[in-house]
Amino acid sequence: MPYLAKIVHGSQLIVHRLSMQNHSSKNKIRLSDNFDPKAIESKWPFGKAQGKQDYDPGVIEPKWQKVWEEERLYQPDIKRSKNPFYNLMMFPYPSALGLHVGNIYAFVGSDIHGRFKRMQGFEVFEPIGLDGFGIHSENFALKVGEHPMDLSKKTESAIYAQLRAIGNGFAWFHKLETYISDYYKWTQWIFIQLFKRGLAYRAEADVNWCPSCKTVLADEQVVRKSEARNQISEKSEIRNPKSEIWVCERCGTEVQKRKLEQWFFKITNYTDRLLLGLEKIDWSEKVKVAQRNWLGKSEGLLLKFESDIESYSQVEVFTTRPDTLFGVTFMALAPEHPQVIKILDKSKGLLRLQIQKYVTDSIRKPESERIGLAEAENQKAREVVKTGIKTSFHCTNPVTGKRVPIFIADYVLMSYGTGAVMGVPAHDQRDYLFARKYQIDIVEVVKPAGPVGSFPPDTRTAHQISQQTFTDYGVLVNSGEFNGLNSQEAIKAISDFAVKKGFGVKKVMWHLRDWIISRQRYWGAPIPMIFCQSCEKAGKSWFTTVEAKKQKKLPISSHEMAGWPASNTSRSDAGWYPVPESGLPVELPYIKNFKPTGTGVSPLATDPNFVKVKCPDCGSEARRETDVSDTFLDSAWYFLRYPSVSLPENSANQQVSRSVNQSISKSADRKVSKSEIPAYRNAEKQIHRHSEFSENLPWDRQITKRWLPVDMYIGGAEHSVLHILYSRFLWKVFYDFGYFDFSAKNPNGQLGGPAKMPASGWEEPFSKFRAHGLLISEGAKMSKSKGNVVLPDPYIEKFGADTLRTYLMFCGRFSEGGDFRDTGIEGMHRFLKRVWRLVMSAGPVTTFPPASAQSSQPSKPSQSSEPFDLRAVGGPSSRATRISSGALHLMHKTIKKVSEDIENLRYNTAIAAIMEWVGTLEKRAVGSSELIDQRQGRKELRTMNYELITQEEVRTLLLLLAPFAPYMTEELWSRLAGNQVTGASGKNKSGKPSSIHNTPWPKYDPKVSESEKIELVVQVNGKVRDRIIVDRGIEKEDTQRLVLDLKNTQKYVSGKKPKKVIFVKDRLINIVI
RNA sequence: GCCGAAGUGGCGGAACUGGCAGACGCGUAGCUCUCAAAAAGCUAUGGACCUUGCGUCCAUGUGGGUUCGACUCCCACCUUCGGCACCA
Repeated sequence: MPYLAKIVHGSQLIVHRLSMQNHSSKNKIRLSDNFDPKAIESKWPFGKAQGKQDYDPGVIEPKWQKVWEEERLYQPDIKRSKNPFYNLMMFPYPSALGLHVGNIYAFVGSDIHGRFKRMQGFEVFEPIGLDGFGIHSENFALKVGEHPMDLSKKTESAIYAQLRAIGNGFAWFHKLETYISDYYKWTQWIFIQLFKRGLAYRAEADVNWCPSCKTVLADEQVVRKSEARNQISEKSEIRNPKSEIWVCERCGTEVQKRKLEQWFFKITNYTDRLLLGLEKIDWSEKVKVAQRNWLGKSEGLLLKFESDIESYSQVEVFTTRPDTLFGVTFMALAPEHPQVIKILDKSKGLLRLQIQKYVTDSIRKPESERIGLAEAENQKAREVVKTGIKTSFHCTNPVTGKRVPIFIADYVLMSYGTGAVMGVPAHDQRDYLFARKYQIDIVEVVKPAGPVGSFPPDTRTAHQISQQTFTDYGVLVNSGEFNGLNSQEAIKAISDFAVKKGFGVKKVMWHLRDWIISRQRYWGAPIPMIFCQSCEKAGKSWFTTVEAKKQKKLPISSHEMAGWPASNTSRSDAGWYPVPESGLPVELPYIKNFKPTGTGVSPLATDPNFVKVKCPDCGSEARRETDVSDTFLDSAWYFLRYPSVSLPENSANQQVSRSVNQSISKSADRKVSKSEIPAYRNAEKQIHRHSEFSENLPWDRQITKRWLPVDMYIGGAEHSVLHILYSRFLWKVFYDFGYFDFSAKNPNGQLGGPAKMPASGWEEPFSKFRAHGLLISEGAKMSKSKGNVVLPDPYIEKFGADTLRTYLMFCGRFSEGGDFRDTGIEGMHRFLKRVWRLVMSAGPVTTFPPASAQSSQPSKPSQSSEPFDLRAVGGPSSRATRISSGALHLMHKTIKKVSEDIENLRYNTAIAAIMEWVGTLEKRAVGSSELIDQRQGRKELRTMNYELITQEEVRTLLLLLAPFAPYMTEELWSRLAGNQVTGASGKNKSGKPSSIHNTPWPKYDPKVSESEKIELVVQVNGKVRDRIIVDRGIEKEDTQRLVLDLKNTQKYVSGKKPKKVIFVKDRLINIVI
């Protein structure tokens, strides 16, 4: 028996029984605020069969979670996928017991894109894992007073439970945690491969040292004092952000530098390729810029200045401004400069003592003091004071032949360039300040360009003028034969001259330094190296072994000057051996007192069982390296591992994996018990067997070829330099080592099926990267100290994950972030409830022509605007299946908008478009319903006239909404389909159950998505005076004729002849008088 | 200091390649339903003005400019947020 169930707004609900028999008042629900779904259920034709009618995320979300996991809905066929799409989101690092909404925001944004791609027919691989090793997690453990190994189990289950609840389409079988030895075994393996090829080396370097905590700090643990200061005092008279003092994140003590032996990765061998690669990839522009800056390529000239320190000795300097060479009036050496020792040797008496004192003092000084911020002469012009000491030696300016004094000055950094600077006080701010202090000559050699007298339009800022330095390019003066050239020409000419005369070489300098890999901490992957003292004495190392001699030599590009002068890092390989690969993993021992030792040595050194080992070469007593590797190494290759984490082949009689077990027990609250997730059994055991690939690699070549490079990588902009740069570096290393099978020759990958051919080529791991914005809370960045960290759990509890997801995406443009507010999320919940009601009412009924609808009297015009008049839409019989052209247009327009917006990660406007469309659908559903007065002023709603929502519209609506609200749309979809999605029957082409989430994304017809009629703007002299509705595509002449008749337009034109008429097709006409 | 992004109602934010500023949502006000409240719905909502209209004027950080027309492009400045920084 056909029923018409019709929802009007909110709880004002009417059920019509379409059959004329039994048409009694019983079947009408009186319009009442006391809407009780239970009371209505008996009258609801679908209610009994399919459960409760109102939207209850607390029930449907756990239900679908379970179904999706059982059905492996989000598990692509990793080995045979024909149309792979690798949708990657940066995995989280646990630094709290759970994730906050800011993290959730990022994951949801990535998931929506993945779901969209899946519906577009791609087999989407969306893996998840935990970056659980490292400083953040260790600090969290220190803070809560638990051992990181124990704590990691808790955070793991908590985070996985959250990530499950949020409704993302993760391929859970591929999850990985960096602190599980099955993973870090390979992290160690990677270290060894780099060592064997000379890309990992040991050298002395400066590290951050906190004298209060007595520990070495990683760079990330060192923060600017200004950050700490904000909390101390709100008085912001200290407005100069330049007064940067670096302090310990935890105790606020100023950090010092200490020299310690460290392990390095020779990333500087790859500077050129890292820079060039940026050209090809589709990344957020700001991330590319950040990487370029970090690489910091600068081209210049390496110059030799003759010096009288010793006979025939020279001082090398690097400059990007050879055009200022004639203005050199002094030479400044860093206190650590190798020649300083000779200067000391040759100096005498008091001067010698003074130099010695200066050098030792400045080397010992903490960074900030060395940078030396002085009190301002006036409040605004604070400046850095330069200190230095004059020596008795001189250099000769190679072009002027003048002798200039050599200074030792600590504003010169040993870590950049050659550790020596040619002083050009007239054209360098620092040199100027130094020269002024030590009464050094200032010789101007560059003048601002432009005709004399036509100034001020020179490019100097007021500040520069007041400091009497001109640092921009200009025209040369006082420069001999080069006078009159502009700076660009002079740079070239003087460089050529220097090269020709033999005192200069063109050089490229980089900002990028080698990557310090070692950390003197506990919670990380032990560096798999062994040191043997007797081998060291014998001058032996792995490089003297037979194995080493067989090692293929890598074509290593030479970057001798790559920002890393050898003088600062003397490599010391002697005595070092990698742990034999059969000995991997080097398990991280459980050390009770894992706190940083304060001696600059990792806590691992306190475990003799760990340290003591036999030398793999000579067999004598040796010791293990006790440093652990930087977390960035763990995360630099995880995306390569994901696809190759194997699937369990069968799920029977195995133990449930530890971590899955935990997350399930956590999620038991949400009505999913572990017995209900057979698919998760055995995950860990299988992972353990994982990739004993025929060849000893952390990944399967064929799988890797199929899935990589990553198609879409989404993550925070804060990782846009280090993490992504390191990943790119390692990728290139693996590529060079021959660990991939990508090949231009064999793009179709006969061995492993279709390899993807990314536009960016094979040498980049992430074809596309987009940085998401920052979600703030109540107008401020979420931080524990501000106490405005928002957790997702209460919101999921209250409104469901769908509401939270959709709301988060509605907060603002995904790339820009947004502001999370409580009141906003309620609005989104309202919206989803409206959709629910609309679909529940409109959906099932549309297959039945509403026989009674036409029998109602024609309506009076309703007070609400009615966009589509029923009378214009053909006969009643056509209503159920046919859609009016206006409605069709709106649908296609919405599909177009939503499709384009999701593609471009503009989720906020996609949601807005859906909302708009839902609004019009609702109005149509209401039609000209009106309230009819009955006795005693009681009112009853009777539906008089309306246009039904077609099945196609309902389908489309659900499909468009599916990426945002996956649970709700799945539930409604299954109800509409009248079958359980999980039914064995319903499998789609890819063999997945016919869930809404692998139903094809709706298509739009570009013609239909444009309306036939458009509103054209009528302007007179550029001001809007009228609007007119015309046919799309109307021509200028016709428009003009129409427009001149308009009343308001006439008022302004008033018969005058237009000077000019501007016509923009389908947009506006502008009459200029 | 350098690099990057941004500045729009009471609030979050829309606005394509220069073409209707304020979509969508929140909030607020009035109304409907109710004994009442909640929920839900309807209407209005940048400011000013009057002659209340298919009305006019002013409005997108500030000041200029280009243009028939500027949130959008150009110049200068102010502010905020990210990143880098004695990088020679």
